[in-house]
Amino acid sequence: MPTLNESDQSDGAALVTSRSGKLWSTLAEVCALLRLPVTHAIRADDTHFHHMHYRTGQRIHSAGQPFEMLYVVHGGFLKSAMIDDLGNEQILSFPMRGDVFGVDGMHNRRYGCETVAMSSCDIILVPFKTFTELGKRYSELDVSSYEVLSRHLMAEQARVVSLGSLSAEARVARFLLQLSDRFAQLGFSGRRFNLFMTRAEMGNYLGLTLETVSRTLSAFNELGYLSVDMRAIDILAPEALRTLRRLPPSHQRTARKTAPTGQQ
Amino acid sequence: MPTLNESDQSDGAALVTSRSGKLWSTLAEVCALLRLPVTHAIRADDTHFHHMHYRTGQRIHSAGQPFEMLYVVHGGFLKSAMIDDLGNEQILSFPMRGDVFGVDGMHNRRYGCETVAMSSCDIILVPFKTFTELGKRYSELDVSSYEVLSRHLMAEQARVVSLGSLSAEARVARFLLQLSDRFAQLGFSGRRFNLFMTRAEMGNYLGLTLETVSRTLSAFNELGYLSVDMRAIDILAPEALRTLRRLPPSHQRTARKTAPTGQQ
DNA sequence: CGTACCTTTGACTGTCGTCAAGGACGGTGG
DNA sequence: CCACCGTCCTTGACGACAGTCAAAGGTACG
Repeated sequence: MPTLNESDQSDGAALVTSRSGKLWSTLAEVCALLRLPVTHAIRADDTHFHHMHYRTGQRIHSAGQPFEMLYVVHGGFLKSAMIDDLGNEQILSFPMRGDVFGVDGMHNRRYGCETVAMSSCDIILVPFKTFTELGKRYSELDVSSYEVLSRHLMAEQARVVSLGSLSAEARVARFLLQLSDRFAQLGFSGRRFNLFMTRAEMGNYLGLTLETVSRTLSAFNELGYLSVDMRAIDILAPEALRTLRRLPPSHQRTARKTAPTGQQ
Repeated sequence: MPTLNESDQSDGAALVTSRSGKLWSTLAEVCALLRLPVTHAIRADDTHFHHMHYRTGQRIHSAGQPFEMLYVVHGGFLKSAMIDDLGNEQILSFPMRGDVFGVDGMHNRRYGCETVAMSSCDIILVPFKTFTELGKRYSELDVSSYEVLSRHLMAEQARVVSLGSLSAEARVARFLLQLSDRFAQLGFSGRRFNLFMTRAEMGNYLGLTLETVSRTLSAFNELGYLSVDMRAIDILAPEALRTLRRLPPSHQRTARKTAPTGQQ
């Protein structure tokens, strides 16, 4: 598999979905991937987890389908989306290496959303049963697995804040910075990277239209905050992006007594 | 404590924070409150949980504070909010009877948001340590506690969908219906109830301004969908509210191949 | 080489935020 | 009891940000 499709990271994301592709991962490997502490006991554990390989466009699970697995991304890029009753898609997250997805199925034993591969993907399967059993066997793991869920929750909260109170420009800026951080964490360049989603998908994720996203990117380009050529992004002024003024500052008003606004 | 403040539910919410107020709850009681299955073993458990009483305006926990407890609402109404670096408040949820809050602290052992009582509140304290230990002792509980988290997650996802793709009118309508359902679940009237938050707080929660909320409510009143007099709501046409047209239908466009839109 | 999709850009429109004024309610103190 | 105040709610007029509609060029792929 010499070439990846367009969602290939220029730097070397290719190694993530390397040619041979592992078939099994140990518990310790999975923990490391999830940035969880790996104790001796865990390192000694002989549980193995199966890998699955998906290609662009393939669906890993759909909404409503019985919940049996958690999924850990070993490589590749995906999108999780809810499809409402009218068939409208709302993208919830773009899982990538080190992320877990399928979590929302725990509640009523059915997945609440669907997840689709946006590039070649290497996914580790974690049967929910195994997951809970391991939590019981290794107490340190138990707490950790709550953390994984909690992490998800924090991410959603951040989304809510973003959607609820930021201008279109600020949302796009933040999104790019998040991607940048994420890529940097994974060992890629946080400065230069390729978007693996379309403008429409970005807009959908951010609660904007594709036109607004496109215009905003053009504006950033114009201002010299970044350079953009189709999917290729080069972040030039991260600070400028980070400090982009928030929403036309209405929402401040609810915060009165509790938090004296230090700023103008 | 004969009278509750304005957030009192006309029907009889008073009993929720009854005069004496319990001091301790058993594990079985807490599980029941959380709508988790109660097994024999759990019923036999002798762990007891302490209650705390808060009055309007008191803060239960703040952001950044070390995480030690989970909180279960036994009675009363609260709000959880994130305060960003500029002192802007973003309301994340309005916890009420049967809800858990403080969950977002698991991740990095610090609460990510603050929670304030909006009425007299009766809160059950669940030390996180106890929580995880119980999960280990009763395997059925372990799964259940994941469910509690997962439930949270679903709620956040629904919020995201709402904020990302619904018009102001639809957001307000949905919000009212959610409240209605919630009250009905708790044994109050789902039709007639009192809002326990200001317009500003509603707006903040929904990503709108207080003026927009006010105007929207007036419009619904005008249309006969409901009657509103300050905090007092009477839902007259739930169906009309439920089927309010979604956002100026752009976002549909991302959904093409995957989900052929069956509607017009 | 043609088709399908993605992206950009422009012109226009509408929803919702902004600013402002006025009224209702509830608590407090004279 | 009434005046006074702060907070909350409503309504109007206005404007802007972002959505809508449309057209055209670019890129990928068969």
